[in-house]
Amino acid sequence: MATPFLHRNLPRLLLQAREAVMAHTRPGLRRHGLSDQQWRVLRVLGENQDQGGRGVETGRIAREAFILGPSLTGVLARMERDGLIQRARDPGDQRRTVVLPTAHGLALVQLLSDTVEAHYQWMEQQLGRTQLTQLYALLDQVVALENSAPGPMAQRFPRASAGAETDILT
Amino acid sequence: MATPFLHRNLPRLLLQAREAVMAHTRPGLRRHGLSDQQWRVLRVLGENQDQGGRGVETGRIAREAFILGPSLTGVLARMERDGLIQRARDPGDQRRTVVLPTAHGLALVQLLSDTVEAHYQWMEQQLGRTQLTQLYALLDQVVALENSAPGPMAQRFPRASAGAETDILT
DNA sequence: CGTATCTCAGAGCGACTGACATGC
DNA sequence: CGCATGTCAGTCCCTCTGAGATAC
Repeated sequence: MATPFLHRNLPRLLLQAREAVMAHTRPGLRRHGLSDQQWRVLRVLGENQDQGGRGVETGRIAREAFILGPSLTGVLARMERDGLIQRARDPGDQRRTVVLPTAHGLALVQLLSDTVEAHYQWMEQQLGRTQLTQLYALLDQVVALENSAPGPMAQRFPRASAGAETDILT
Repeated sequence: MATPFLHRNLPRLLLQAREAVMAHTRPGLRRHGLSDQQWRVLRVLGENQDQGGRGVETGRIAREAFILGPSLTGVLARMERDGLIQRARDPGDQRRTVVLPTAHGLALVQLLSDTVEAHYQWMEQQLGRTQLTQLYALLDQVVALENSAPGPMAQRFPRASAGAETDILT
């Protein structure tokens, strides 16, 4: 008789944790009219800002923001409509589209990133750096594990259900 | 000079981990025509099956499946249409609606739960029970932490963005 | 030519808000 | 009556499949 070991519905737990964290961020996003996806896109743009102003290709955004190609097209269209970004053709490879944040978009990332960072500081204080590091490591392991896995293993990308999920990422 | 400590975009990491795990389960769900949300509902019904056949109130389903009330109404409607569940009034409190799985629905949970369980076995083997336990504990801490928090802290429920998110839970 | 990159078209789901019925 | 529970109405965002368009 081994110790009984209960599995805990990991996806739900992960969702719950994510939602708990996002509960802090989301109101700020909404106050500025951002959807979760738009925020993810902005973050990617912020992270790759040091590109000499050449912008980020949509393919890369799709990968890093976890958004499917056709969905991203719509997201970017709305963001352009709202004055958050601009699209342009990549001079080097005309098939590619590159995205640049507007001044407004950039200011928004910066502002919200600061809030988020403060939240992380608080979490770090509460949980302890060690635990946080552990959590990061474990999550990385899960990702790596599943991404090099046997079973079903669908395509890398297709993600959620059919409709409107609330979204998933920061 | 303290050790430099990089924060890792926890929501994205959680999303990524969740998606990695779900990458195994999702194809099975879709093969049976289930959305993520429908699967979550079925799981809740499966977990609360030992209720003497009295069914589960929608409020409870909403809470445990992480679905907002009005969204749940739609989800349940589609599930009833597809012969997965049935709805009835709670005899004890006529305001409440209780949900019962059909034979088909029940069979589906059982079938898919087995697959999921097998997947967990595999994960447990790969990661080790200790690490898995640690992960559970850490996630619980994050949830507890955020749920008893300062800052923004929106209502407990409103979760995602506006539209179709892919969904979030198992 | 074959392939890669992005976009369009369109169906469907679901998140969310606010109002409304009904029963406690 | 005030409150709780669920549903309806309706908007919007997004996911995803399949089919182009354009450039390499």
